[in-house]
Amino acid sequence: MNGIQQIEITEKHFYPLHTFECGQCFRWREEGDKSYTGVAYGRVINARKNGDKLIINNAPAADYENIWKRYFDIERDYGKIKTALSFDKTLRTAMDYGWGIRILRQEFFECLISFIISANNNIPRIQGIIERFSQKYGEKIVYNGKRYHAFPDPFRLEGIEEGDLAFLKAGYRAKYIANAVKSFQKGEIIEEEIESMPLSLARKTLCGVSGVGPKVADCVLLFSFGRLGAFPVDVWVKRAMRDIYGLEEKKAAEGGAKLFGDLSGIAQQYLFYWKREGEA
DNA sequence: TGGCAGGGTCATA
DNA sequence: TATGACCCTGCC
Repeated sequence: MNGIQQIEITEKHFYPLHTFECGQCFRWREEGDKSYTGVAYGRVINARKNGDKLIINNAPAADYENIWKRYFDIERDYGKIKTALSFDKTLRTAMDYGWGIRILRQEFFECLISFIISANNNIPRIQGIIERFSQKYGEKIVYNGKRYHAFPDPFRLEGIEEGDLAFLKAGYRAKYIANAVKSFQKGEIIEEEIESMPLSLARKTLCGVSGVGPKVADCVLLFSFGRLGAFPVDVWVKRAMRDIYGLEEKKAAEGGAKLFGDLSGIAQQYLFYWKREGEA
């Protein structure tokens, strides 16, 4: 834990602020020097940008190969994606604004629980609930003299009931969390199965979990499974689709798929970030 | 200080 | 298919 192990890669289409604050993840914090420290896959790393170089601190080469390359979606060509999406004028503006967004490949369980918590909630509170959950049940990790906690492993949450989660102050979502944990433990939702399903079936399967509706399901499919065809429709995207494309609420999901096809998820993320940051 | 909105979902009708 | 209710907190 000396912080010396460091990976440097050249990647133009990445900027920590955009990637970590576009709303896809909840466990990255800015350090005051534009670098971000975050917890994922039971590890703590720091990511920063220096010119075209992405520098990942506390990452042995093996971790980079096994975890971070996939986590940061390094092998996907974002330049190509942007070109493919640049037929849309508004999206061009949104992409210029959030040029450094990458869609992270987050752990399935963490992603599912996090977005269950996100329902009808605000970001500071979502982050607080996730931190309390991790502090209580996740493994402790020390990095640069500071204490962090991994997101809990579902199989180490044996016998968790709704009543045990009152300390989270998650409100009515506590029962959804407890239920989702049980679904994992019982093998009712299996990552590898969802991975191999067509998008619509994967969506339907996830919606079978209590507390998971179409929006949360699409967030999980996009931010954990990397399904770029998933198009999470939340209040911001509804506003964007209404204001930019004149679509009524009910038509937002269909409209997104029609406009952006297999890339609608990533288009959504540029639009969401741009719209939510108030530039629209 | 009060009142409302907040990255939806579920239960009813 | 369309309305409310819903835990709790941040923010104005």
